[in-house]
Amino acid sequence: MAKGNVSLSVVRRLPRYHRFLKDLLNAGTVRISSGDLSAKMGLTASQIRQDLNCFGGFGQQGYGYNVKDLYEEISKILGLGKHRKAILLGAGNLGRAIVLHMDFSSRGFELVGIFDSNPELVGLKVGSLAVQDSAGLEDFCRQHHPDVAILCIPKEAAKSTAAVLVRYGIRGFWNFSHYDLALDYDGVAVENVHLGDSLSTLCFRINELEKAEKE
Amino acid sequence: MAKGNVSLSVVRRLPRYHRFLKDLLNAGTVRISSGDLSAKMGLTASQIRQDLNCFGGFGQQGYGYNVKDLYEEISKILGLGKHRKAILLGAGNLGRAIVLHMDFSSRGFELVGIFDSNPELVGLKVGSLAVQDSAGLEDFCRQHHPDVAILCIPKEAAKSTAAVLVRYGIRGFWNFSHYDLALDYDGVAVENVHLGDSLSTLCFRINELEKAEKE
DNA sequence: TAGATTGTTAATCGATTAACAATC
DNA sequence: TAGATTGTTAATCGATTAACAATC
Repeated sequence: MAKGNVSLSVVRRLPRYHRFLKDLLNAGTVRISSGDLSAKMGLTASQIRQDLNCFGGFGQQGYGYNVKDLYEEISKILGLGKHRKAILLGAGNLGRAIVLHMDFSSRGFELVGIFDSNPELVGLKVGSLAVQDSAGLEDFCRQHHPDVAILCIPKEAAKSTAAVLVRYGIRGFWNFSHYDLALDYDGVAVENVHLGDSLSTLCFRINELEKAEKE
Repeated sequence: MAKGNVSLSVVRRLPRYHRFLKDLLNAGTVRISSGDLSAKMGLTASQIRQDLNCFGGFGQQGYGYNVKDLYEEISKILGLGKHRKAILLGAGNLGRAIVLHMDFSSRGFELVGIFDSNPELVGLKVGSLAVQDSAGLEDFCRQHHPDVAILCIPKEAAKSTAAVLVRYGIRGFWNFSHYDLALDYDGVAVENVHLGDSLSTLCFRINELEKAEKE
């Protein structure tokens, strides 16, 4: 059913489809056509049909798509039902907020450990977990085999920490550090979230808009 | 010097160039060729030269680029020296972490106000600012004319809040809410940061890697 | 059946890469 | 000058859009 290699552009749209379908489902909508969905989402009907057909024919001619079925198909494609184990490294402001703010279980993960090397943070309760000393990281990984590490650590620590974690069997990184954790390892997935880059981009675009107005 | 409309793909790479150049600058590197930079960043030399030439000819044949000059040019292009006024809406875990974690001033902004409608949060000090009641938002905007609003509010509130803020003169949104704040307004820039989508994408990609290994 | 809408192929558009003459 | 490397044009690649036959 899952066809070969789907482009990253398509993959990045899947969670968005998922969100919109969830809303439709909550609103009690039973069926939707690619045309109606495209209007809601601000893209073309063609693109929606192309995207979905990377994974299978989920629609029905003359009818459209069943909202519930499509929602569940996309959940399955994304693998959100898996509850892989995740650990957080770095229990600073951002790290703690991510723990408290994110709904991991609906995104395919379960947070099983929080680590920090700062003795002042060790023992602190964040949500239902207490911060552990990073010294115990290796033992923890041997025992629990986490799949994913969330990096909320300083830039300087990111590269070496990631290397160590790969040796401990980590399969994916959700990287909030300012270090570009890319391509370095094979068979390991990386999502870099550069909040600073996003803010800089916003700055640029506001400047552009202002320039455009002055003309 | 700034040429017409630069594609969003190019714009999104600018902050990354900026980061790498800052590192080079800190390391004391004086000059760099597009070839060397491309190797460091994991892209092609062609792309770097194309990207930079959207804004001007910053290099010199036979020499390459002067790191300090290029760094400053990109700062200028992004407009990071402007210190536009930003306000935060929603002082929950994520909002507070963003205040404490982000270096606004090096990204072209200055945080001038924090608002929340929860009376329990009003008065709370977050960094150097105290959380204000959302009821005072309009007055505040009239007086201070903030340019940007950071939205860390629930999905349900996002749409209407954004509409109100546009009326108060907001020019850009840094949107962390689960609502897709797009295209609704003309002349307003929006950066949607969907952390949940990023996590879902990571989930998908780990599953893909695992499948690939089993073959 | 007639109307609607998909799945899919073909056409277009844009972004990336390659090539090379210009030039420091 | 000879070597290096840019700026820029042309070629390629991939992603998006359009079109339409298949079919519910």
